[in-house]
Amino acid sequence: MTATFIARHKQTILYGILLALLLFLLKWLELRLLIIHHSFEIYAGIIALLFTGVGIWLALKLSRPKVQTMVIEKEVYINNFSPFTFNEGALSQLNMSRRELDVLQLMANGLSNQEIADQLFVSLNTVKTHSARVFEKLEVKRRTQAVEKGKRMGLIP
Amino acid sequence: MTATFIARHKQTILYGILLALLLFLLKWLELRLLIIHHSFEIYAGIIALLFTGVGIWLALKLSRPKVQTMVIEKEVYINNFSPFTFNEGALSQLNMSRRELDVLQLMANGLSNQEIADQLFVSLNTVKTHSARVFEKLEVKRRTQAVEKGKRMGLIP
DNA sequence: ATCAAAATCACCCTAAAGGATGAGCCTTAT
DNA sequence: ATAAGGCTCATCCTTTAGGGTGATTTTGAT
Repeated sequence: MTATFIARHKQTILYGILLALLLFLLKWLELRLLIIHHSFEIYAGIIALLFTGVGIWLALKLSRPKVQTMVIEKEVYINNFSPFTFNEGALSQLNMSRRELDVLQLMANGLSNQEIADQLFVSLNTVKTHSARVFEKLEVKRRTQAVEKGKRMGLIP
Repeated sequence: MTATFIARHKQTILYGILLALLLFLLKWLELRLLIIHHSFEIYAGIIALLFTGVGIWLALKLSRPKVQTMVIEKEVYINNFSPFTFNEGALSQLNMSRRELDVLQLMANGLSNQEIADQLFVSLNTVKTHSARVFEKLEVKRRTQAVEKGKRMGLIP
């Protein structure tokens, strides 16, 4: 419990310690160099400036940047003349799992969900779940589109 | 409103509290060990706190929201070079009519029967009739199989 | 050891696809 | 003109596909 707290707020604690050190430094400077000849206002000003800076730095550090995604379409030409070269990149980019790919493959062979289920030794519902994920990931609505896109992308022969 | 603010600036607030605690610690040490003039340190601490806050406020108010543009390259797969040679023989041998071929073609593009109907300016029922004939002639049971076989036979690209 | 993803299955419901059959309307060849 | 084939549309019905949600178990990685 305590350990996890420390781990989670490690940065915050570090900041605190750093600040303490800064204060010590200030104290040291005060004693060593600028021996209290100067007026209180000057110290106050220095401290104010310093810690305003610290505050700004903190805010910039801690404020999380708004992430704005910009999608750029990049055309990739695929020669489907070849004896099918599997597109590893596309697969990992789409985050397609092994099983989903299996289902897509059998879909492309024209099997019904029930037939796919029988072939993979799973239930019809499972196949439906997989196919739904495939459609999501390929951003399509129907199995025919999934097959078409899958072939274009080199996921299936 | 207040809750979200707290949630959003949780770290900052935590830092503030920690800082205060550290200052108290400092003060305590000072009183215990090097009992010197208090007034200045207290003021310094207060000023430090205050202006740290000011700095944070300044940074948050004045700095434009950090926008981190994340460029995502979305690959669009395009099937370039496909030397599709139409198989006249197969078409006549199968006795496929013009309209049936149209339907098969649109099927292969992943359209639903309704979409095909809209595109060909005919009714849904008509498309169903055509597709049924296509299935008969290609000796298949499903549209996915029809598309697969149609492509293999060179009826569609 | 623990946490996240993947895989599995279920239930409910709607939409789409497919089968069977009949029928009216064109165009074309006989 | 008439028969034939193609195109169109309809109705009724069954099967399959797909969407949404939730739950459990396996597996993999840290």
